[in-house]
Amino acid sequence: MSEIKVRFAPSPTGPLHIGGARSALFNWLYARRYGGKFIVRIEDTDLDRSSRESEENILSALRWLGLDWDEGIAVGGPNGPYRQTERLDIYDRYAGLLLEKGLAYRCYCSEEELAVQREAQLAAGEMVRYTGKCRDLSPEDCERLEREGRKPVIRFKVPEGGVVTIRDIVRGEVNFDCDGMGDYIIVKSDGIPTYNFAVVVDDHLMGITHVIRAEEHLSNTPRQVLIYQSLGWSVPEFAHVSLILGKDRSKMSKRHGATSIEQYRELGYLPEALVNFLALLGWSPGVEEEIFTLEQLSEQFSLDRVVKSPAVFDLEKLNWLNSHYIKHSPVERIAELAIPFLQQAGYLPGTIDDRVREKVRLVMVAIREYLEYLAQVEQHAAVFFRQPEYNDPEAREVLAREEVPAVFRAVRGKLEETGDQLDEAAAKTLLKKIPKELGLGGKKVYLPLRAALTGRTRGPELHHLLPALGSREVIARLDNALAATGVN
RNA sequence: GGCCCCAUGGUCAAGCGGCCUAAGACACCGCCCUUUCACGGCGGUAACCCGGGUUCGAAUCCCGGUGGGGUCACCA
Repeated sequence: MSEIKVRFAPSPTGPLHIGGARSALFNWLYARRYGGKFIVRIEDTDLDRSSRESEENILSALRWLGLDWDEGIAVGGPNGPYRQTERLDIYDRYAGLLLEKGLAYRCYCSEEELAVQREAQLAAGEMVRYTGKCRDLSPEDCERLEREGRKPVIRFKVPEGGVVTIRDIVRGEVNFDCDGMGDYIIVKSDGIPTYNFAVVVDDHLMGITHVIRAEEHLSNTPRQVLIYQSLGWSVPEFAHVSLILGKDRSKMSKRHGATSIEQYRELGYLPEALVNFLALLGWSPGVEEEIFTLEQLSEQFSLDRVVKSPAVFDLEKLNWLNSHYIKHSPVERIAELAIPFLQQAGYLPGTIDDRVREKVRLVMVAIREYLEYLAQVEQHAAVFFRQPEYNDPEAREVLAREEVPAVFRAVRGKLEETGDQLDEAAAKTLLKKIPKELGLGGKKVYLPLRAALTGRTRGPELHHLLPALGSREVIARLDNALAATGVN
């Protein structure tokens, strides 16, 4: 069998959608798994809605996810150009061919006329489709209509009484009656091809062997197959993957919350978490393991383990995966990623030096286990950058205990000995010594200490808290806490 | 409404005729760890849409129903 070639062909009408990202991922994985090629092509034939900005956004989202492509937009290749609006002459050629062979014809019906007709069909309970009014127009008719100033579209002549059978890798055999289709438009009146036509020409010319895409395209597939056949081209393999649904089980849309890769990126989700999550939505590895890198996925992915039924997007599971990756990545990386969020929260200056970077690292050591996504640092890191308020009743109660001043004096003494060498190990030994030396239970030492440092009775480990705050700040907070609770 | 797809716990899903008194994960609950919370470990609650067939035997195959979804554009 010849080399596998797949593609992701987004239309640049908005940011990369979760569903689009999964399609891209599946294609990429399939190519990598079987040593094939992955192409990215831009389907921008909708002139009104397409934009270069969206195109850029989509490409950068793909790169961010780690999905690179062997051929296509921005990287070039032997089958370019890879933007459909730059291939108009190619579509013209094949539309002309179809016209010549009598497999397509010009239609002069106006959009208004068509709308009226559609209404009538709907009202009569009939199938909504083009009636074929212009099918047998004579050249003279055409000339007359053009003189009236009408701009024709080109319609594909759907064979009557035919059946198109699609062999879909995930769905099996699916049949469609041609009679339900109506002659569909392949070239719009402005000369731009429609999706159903351009996609076929491009997929064929680019040598695509497998079309892996979302299920919403399934009902378009017979129209495309008809075009392959009429042009004498071989039909690629199809694999229609079920849709990703929102919580209410309808197609994912903005009202379901964040739907673009960009949004998740901005909230501080890691690309590997998104990739891992998306891979598991609609595909199953068949083993109990759930954590996979892109690389591992590309070794295991196969279309025969793609699930047929639609999948509900489960944010809870994404959060779990993301928190997993936050906890298991090198903390330096997490700290680096957290910086913009900390800046946005107003905790950090615009420019970061090594001292700040180290502080952030210590903060992230302390709090990363609390995070589902990085934007949550705003609440969890506050204690490291803002003075505690000491208005929590529980904390106040703890700080008011009689042994507290003595405990703090002891801590202070130890800190002055330790000075700048307050790393995690030093903090641990220091913390261990205090109760012993004072002859107090741990609870009487640690709870007030925590309350003084954070203004609360719960939070990160003390041995993480101490290094992240630093000796000076710890001492200052000890004093502040006593002053604030009026015990001093 | 026509056409098409789908149907295992709340969610993702394993299962492809006997191994199922149905895996695993998320979420939830409980216990343990921890002189905090969380993390982590252990355990628990919870599912084969309904009705007919086929078969010695069906979550698995077939038919019907029901439910959900997609699609019916000069959008992709």
